[in-house]
Amino acid sequence: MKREERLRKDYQFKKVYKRGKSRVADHTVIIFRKNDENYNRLGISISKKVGKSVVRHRLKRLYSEAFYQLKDAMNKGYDIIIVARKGAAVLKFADVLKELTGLFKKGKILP
RNA sequence: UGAGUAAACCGGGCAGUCGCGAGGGCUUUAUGCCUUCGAGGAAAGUCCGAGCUUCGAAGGGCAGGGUGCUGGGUAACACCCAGUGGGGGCGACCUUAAGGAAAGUGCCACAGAAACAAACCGCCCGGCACUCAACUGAAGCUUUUAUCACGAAUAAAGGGUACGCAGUCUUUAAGUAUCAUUGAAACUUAUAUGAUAAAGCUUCAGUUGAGUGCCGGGUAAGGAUGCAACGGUGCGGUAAGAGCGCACCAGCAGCCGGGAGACCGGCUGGCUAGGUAAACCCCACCCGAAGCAAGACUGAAUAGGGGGGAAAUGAAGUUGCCCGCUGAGUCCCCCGGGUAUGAGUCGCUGGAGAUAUCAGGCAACUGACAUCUAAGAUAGAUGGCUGCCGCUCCUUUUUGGGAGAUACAGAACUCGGCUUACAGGUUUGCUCAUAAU
RNA sequence: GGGCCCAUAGCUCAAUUGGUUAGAGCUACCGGCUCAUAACCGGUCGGUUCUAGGUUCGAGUCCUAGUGGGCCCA
Repeated sequence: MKREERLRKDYQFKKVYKRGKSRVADHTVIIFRKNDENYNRLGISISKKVGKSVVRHRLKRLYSEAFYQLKDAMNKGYDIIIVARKGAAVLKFADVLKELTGLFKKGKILP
């Protein structure tokens, strides 16, 4: 994933949080908002309540990989933040992929 | 073979495919392609020690903090190695905050006579007073006994007796009392006085012993307690006791010998000094402070202005305080004006570096030489899927099936340590027990 | 990354320089009062003092290591 396809600054996150729409699943929340670009940008937020360092890093990689696999099918022009909820430590990659697919369909990002 | 002890190490492997970060190269400079590398023994906790950086100095003192057996290693350390003492284990071995309590202060609850300084109870000696007991002597008394003397009060006869005798026996008479018509039976004694002896009692004196109280002295053996009681046990010794003397043990001081030292061994001496310093403290040594969000650079910006006040009799800074140092680019208020993507680059990985050999050293470690270069992100890379094997668990149809992010855990300036977490496995040295040869 | 603080009953807090059985208020439960509820009155229960080890005769308190929570910085 290129550096431009990630949300990197605090003001970018704040914009999405303030104006974005959200969809919720059992272990994951997404918040998304239209941007002015012709590509999607991703931010991932995992709080310390989810687990320790190893758990959080692993979850982030799983989300990132799942987003990569879904990327080509998605509508373009969105800033998306993925937030892990408390029980997310038990997830495997297949579960993550399933959950994200469902969420994106709910948000009409995925046709 | 079993049990144990110490140390070192591994901590999934191979292959394919899709991705991620960094370096290098090629290219149409937009991207793309090729190639190399890419988490740990603890990366963790942040408990110590350093490097490095900054602080108009980092100078002195106080305060504060740390370390604490000895010698070595190291850049340094609270780490490591080798030893000493104490404790544990049959042993290999393990463990130990281990300076000073004869510099001072504090504390030692409850209990206990008493918690370190003597006293109390007790034991012993002496004096005084009182009480009791025994013995001796003197005086007095008599409720008692024996003997003698005296001796009132009925006779006779006989037996008996050496002779007598009222009092030893028989008979008769008389008297008294009871019952009573006669009569019968029974009794006939005792006391006082004097002497001697014995015994007892009272008083006084003396001696001895015991007890009580008071006073003076000796002693610290014993005193139910307590974690702990002016060294422990035993024998002698003493008025009672006591290191007062002796033996053994523990401790102290001095001397001699060994060792680099902690310390060890021996001899001699005088006999004693409770515990607690992870209580204050004393002694020796060490420590300037803050930390890569340090800090430097580029770009942009807080601007640049005006007025008033404080201040060279010292603003502000400098470690908590004082001294000392620097010395105006200081502080406060008002007016008006301006600004918002808190960015990027460096620090940032070649370093007290890794591996092997040789040499020195018991070892930690050090030196020489050779080879190698081994993550560097910044919303933060190291991941997903598939196949085979290995491991663990479950199931059981046992050449099977299923589950498992496969233990603990994820670099953030870098090193040296410590501590904590860790499925399972490998290797080596040593000890003990048993068996066989 | 770095610096610092806290932990005692279900909750909020005490506990002198280490001392004998860790207290108080609220809560909960039981009883009383009331036609009933609240308020009020009386009583009872409730603690491995975050965990482990050590110093000490004795630890909530002192020391060491860990666990959990919270705060600060440009």
